[in-house]
Amino acid sequence: MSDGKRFLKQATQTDVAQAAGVSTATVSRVLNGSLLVRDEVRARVEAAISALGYIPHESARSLATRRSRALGAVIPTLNNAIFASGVNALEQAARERGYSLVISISNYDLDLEAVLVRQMIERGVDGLMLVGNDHTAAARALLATTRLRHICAWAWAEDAASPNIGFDNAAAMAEVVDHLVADGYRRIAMLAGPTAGNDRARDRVQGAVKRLAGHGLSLVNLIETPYSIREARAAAIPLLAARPDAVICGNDVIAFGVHFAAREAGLAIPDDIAITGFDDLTLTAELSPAITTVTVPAAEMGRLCAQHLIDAIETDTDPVSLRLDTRLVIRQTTRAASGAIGLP
Amino acid sequence: MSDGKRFLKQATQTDVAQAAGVSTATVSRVLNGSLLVRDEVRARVEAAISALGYIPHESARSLATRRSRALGAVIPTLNNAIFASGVNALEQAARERGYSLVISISNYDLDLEAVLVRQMIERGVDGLMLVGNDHTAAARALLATTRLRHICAWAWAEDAASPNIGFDNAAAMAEVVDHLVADGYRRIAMLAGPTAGNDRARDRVQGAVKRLAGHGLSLVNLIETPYSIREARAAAIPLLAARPDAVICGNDVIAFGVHFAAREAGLAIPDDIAITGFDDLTLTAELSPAITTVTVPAAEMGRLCAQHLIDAIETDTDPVSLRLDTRLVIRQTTRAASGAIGLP
DNA sequence: CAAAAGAATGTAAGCGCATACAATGTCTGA
DNA sequence: TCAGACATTGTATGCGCTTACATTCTTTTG
Repeated sequence: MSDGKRFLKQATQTDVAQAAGVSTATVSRVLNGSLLVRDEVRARVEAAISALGYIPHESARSLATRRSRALGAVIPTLNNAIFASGVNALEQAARERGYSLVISISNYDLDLEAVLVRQMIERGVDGLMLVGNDHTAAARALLATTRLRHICAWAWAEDAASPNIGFDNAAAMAEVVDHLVADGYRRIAMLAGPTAGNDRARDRVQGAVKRLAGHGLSLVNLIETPYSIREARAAAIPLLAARPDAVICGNDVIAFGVHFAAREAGLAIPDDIAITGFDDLTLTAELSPAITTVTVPAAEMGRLCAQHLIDAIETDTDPVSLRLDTRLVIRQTTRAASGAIGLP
Repeated sequence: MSDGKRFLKQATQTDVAQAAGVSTATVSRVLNGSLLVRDEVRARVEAAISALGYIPHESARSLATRRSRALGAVIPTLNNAIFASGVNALEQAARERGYSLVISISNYDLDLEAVLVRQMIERGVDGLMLVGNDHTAAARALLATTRLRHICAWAWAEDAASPNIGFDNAAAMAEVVDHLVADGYRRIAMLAGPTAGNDRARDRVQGAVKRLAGHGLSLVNLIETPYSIREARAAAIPLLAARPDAVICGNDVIAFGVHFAAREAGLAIPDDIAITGFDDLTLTAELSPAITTVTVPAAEMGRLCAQHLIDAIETDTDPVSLRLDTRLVIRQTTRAASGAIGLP
């Protein structure tokens, strides 16, 4: 701004105090809803506030109170609807309680995540949501020494180092396996997400592998692919070479890719090949055939993270873990189970 | 935290100064990369910093410098991949320049948006991204009196009140109309998004209506629906009652709904009915038949907003408008145009 | 070699707010 | 009517940092 007006001084609490003929302490009291201000004085202050267009300065307040009334979220990406939905809910719930949300995107890079955690601490967020239980030692150390309240969402583990609000990825995948096996599928393959530095993806693989073993089976093929329809579609080609009769996908995006690849290969779903997803994105239900998948409480995780973080902040306690449920939604990419219920 | 350790005092600049045997000014200089610090002293300070695990306090810095190094974004929702993608890119680009991002979600509610803008100002963001050109007088007044640098994205208008980084929604839709008309479609209907308080949705309708008029045509039916597959699918039923031979959809989500509704009604796409979307979400290309739609530079808008806001902040200038291009992507839900090119 | 110039560091004054504590004012009951 | 209790307001300090200005230490130059 070359007109010099950019730095036109915003009204400050002192200005309001002068205009209202009171001290700054009283203005502060009015602003913070203190009860011990006479109505007449309060009215005068409020009049001055709106006359001057006074807007409080949150940084100054944070400095004085050592509270920022802000939450942080470090997530892998927003380009997956499941995270977008979680962050959306997190923001809504935080705002309802008067908290802002600052977000950072790690691109599934744990070293970057550690840097972002540090920045969140610099910003002075009062609470932080992370995704999963895989974090670098650096990140853990930062969290530990600063004692920043945080919750790791999207996962749930008995022995998690941090409070978890999420679900058991392995257990959810085991349920998928049970369904497939009960349905008569035996040659099961898996197209997983990248497992390096991603406990959720790893747990899903492990959950499937172990439960298969329980049934005396093993994966006929296991490939990892990035979370993109296009790449999953390409990865499906070699995967299908093993002639599986069912493909377990690491998430719905991958399932979309396999779905399209199978259709292109002229395979009948679910008779030639069954497909299962994970997340229950809106489109899984609409596609034809509709995809059997696992419902994940994304929005609920976001909401609960906000609430529990803020509760912990305001009551000066530690956030606690919460194990949420997933639900297998059987649709048309797997045969209706004949005897799924009651199976081991 | 009942163990009282929650308030374990974080090391402060003063602590570092003492440990290094220098003044706080020197520590500050080291932190901010000032050149006039001897290497030997700098090393001592840096040693003290890491020994104490010192983490700078951004609020204090903001208070002293009157800069927050944070950008804000107020968006309608994250539950639409197009906004999620834009915010994702915004964050990445901001971070590359050392800026944080705080986001708020308005749910397409302009009054709420004004409140959120105010909160952004309180937070002291240095720049703000908004969506579209429809804003309340209250929001505009806040922006004007505080002179907060901001860019309205996702839209572009000659006479926009604020800098725009976006595209001409009406022109993009006009192109869709040209394509349909050139293709021989004449009974064209439109399933639009909610136009109240949404200039983008309104421009898309206007753009279609006006261009149709240019061809001597008018919409055989026009219905508005929320941006959800399910609701669009339901709204498609009455819309199809007008027996259109083509349906222009306000965005891809709506197009998905119409796509499924048409399939369910046993209509052949594109022969019985053509469908066009808007946004070019990943899935539009994968669905069968693949949806003809308009490519929108969502990630680019996010990236450009970050860059131009930060440039404006750091050079003390005003952000400028940028008109971006959209592109009609003809796929399988419309007949291949026989003579689209060269048409009026 | 002394003085002037320049480089490196320190001193101290806020930035805008909240809040402990002090100082008033008001009301109660005897 | 007055002491005491309580309600209301003001005073003044500090949150952790940056930065203009002052000071000290080096170097350069005549």
